[in-house]
Amino acid sequence: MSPRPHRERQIPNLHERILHTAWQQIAAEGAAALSLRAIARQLGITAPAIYRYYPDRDALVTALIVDAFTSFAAWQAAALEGTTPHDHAGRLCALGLAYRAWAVAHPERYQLIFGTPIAGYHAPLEITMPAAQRGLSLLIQVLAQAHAAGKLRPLSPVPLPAVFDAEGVDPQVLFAALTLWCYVHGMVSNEIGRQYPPVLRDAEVFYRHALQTLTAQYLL
Amino acid sequence: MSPRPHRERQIPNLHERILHTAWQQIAAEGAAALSLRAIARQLGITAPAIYRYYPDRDALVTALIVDAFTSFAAWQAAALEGTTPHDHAGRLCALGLAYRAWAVAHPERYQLIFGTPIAGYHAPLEITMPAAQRGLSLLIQVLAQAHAAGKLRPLSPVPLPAVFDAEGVDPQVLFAALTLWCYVHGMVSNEIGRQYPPVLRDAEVFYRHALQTLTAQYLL
DNA sequence: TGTACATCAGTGAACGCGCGTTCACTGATGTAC
DNA sequence: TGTACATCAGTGAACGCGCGTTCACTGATGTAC
Repeated sequence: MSPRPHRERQIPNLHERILHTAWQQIAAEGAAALSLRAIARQLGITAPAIYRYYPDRDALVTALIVDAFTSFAAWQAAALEGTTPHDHAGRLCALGLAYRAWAVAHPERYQLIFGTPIAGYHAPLEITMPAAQRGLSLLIQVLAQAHAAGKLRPLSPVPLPAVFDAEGVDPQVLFAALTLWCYVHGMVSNEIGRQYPPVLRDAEVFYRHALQTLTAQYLL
Repeated sequence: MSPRPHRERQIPNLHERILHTAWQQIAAEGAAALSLRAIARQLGITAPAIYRYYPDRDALVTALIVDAFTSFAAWQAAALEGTTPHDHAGRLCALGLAYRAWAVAHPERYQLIFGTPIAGYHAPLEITMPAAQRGLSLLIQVLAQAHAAGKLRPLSPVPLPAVFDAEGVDPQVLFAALTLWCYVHGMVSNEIGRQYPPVLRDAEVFYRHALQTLTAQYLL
């Protein structure tokens, strides 16, 4: 008998290696093309082996989403570490730059959590929502501090309509946070998705300038 | 012999009905799930019949993209029709409102042309690019008119770096156009993709207020 | 130190499915005489 | 008006493929005596 390559004891770190390979595949082929068999193929194992670690495909996708949100929140938190509490403009800028830096470093992760949702997959909200909140909450926190210090510029000539279920947070702060987030999200998703027109030569320089302009508009 | 339902002469408007059904499917299942067989099933024909009209699946997707861009550009152009040439703020607002209105009316079209690209499909740029330019060019046009009339507010305290291959268009105008577009795109894609946090009660009112604020910031 | 045994991670075959695409065909329609 | 015929839109069977998932299995490892 020829020695059969019947590998039958634990492959080290397989749990993490499945996630890692999944990210590679999403980066290469897009989130919708994610396939257990393709992951197994690339790892040199058989597809059913994955079922030891994830009960089905959706569970893997959920794990990927949580993974991405965790990574994102960590970058956001790390961005504030080099700043001083009262440098509101510096903190806002740091969050904005970290947002883009994370997206550029992990475009596939960015697409998965902030892009068009995967067809046929519906994330369990009790897992997704808190993770998603964490990123936005840091932005709200920084703006709330600025507002408390009287440094948040009133943005609009017309009064803000009551669009928020604000619990303890000033509506002006929420409005500033949401608009900033939309703005930054728009720029980053255009860059990542290569939607910018060719007239724009340098997306990073453009982003930095826009962020600087915005910070000056929002903060005194 | 029982009368066989061998329908063998032209089904009226099949060309358009294929597109229409494709949009329905994309709306229901997402762009990545688009399938010729599913379209045929829904239309009550066989899958090979589609090949009379589109040489393959990619050709259908391309037709859908062109269809969406055409519809989008038409809405943008129509938005300017009710305005007067020198009401720059009104024209800017009209474009912004039309942008969202189109996206809300046709979220699947919006996702297809402005969202995450379909995995494995690469649009022929010579078809996609001009169509995409048309939407942005109206915005640039309106801002250029405002700039010529001296109504475009200088946006930033720091000078604008040279990030554009500007051919005849003022860089300040391009900067204003791109930032506005990113901002609007960020808000609309968050709304369409249901990414807004639950604290935001009314996305439309929020959008209108943000747009109004923005217009006041950009124009004198 | 040596042996019997339980564990359980990964295997390999199989399932049913829907997909894009091909091909020879059929028969209703329109035209030419 | 009637007949022969060419056209060609849509059919139905078939292809090969990759997918998620199931199942009984195997054999290296770790443990108990």
